[in-house]
Amino acid sequence: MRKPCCDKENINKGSWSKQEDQKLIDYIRVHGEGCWGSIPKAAGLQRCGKSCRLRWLNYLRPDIKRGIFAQDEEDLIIKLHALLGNRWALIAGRLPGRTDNEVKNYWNSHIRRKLIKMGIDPNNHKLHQGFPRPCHVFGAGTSSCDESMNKDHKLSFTKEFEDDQETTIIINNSSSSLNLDLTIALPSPNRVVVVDDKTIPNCDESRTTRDMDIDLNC
DNA sequence: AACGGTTGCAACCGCAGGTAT
DNA sequence: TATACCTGCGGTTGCAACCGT
Repeated sequence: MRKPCCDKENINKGSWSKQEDQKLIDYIRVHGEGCWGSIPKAAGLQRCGKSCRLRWLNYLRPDIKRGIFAQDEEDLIIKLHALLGNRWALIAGRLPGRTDNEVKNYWNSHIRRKLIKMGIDPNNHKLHQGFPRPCHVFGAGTSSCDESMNKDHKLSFTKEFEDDQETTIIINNSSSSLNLDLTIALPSPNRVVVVDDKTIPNCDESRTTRDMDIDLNC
């Protein structure tokens, strides 16, 4: 049988020191990523492999884009969250240089609050009863659009049904270099959506062709 | 200046699916 | 085939910095 990934009695926890960071960077620079279980020992770190992986992926990786989120990144997170739910890794995969942890934190600390303030339930992206209609990810927003929204930003979906299980949604965004190719699996086989007056099976019935046009030009 | 509440972010925890033994 | 480990993911926590009183 295999050995445990790390000796839990001799591992450090909590914040990483600069020396630890440097050791991890130096090691990965020479040997590359992977084999996280053996990295701590090989790199001379008293850390769990899991901790090393997390530190590298979320903080030390050279291609990480740090700093505030751009408006189009924020808009895209909202749209993808509406489609995918709390699939942070998938969402982060559409945002070059952003990590799932970063996206998740940003959602919980900024976007979630913002949507609630606008009267939108962040869990299902639907408008709460009694609120004026806001500029909404899936709505043709009208009256109470958030002033911080980028008014020139416009996205649209093309929906292609490949088989009963999977749907490819291509998000077209002419103003951004973000990687927006997206494939998602639909959870329920019994859902229906109306597109251009045609009924399509296996889709969320609450969304229509109009819904698929993401238009923030409000 | 001191204090308590809030916010933002890094890191940990536990679980699930895949893989090696 | 069963078991243990590895990896990745999402939820949660801990803590420092910030803010208002």
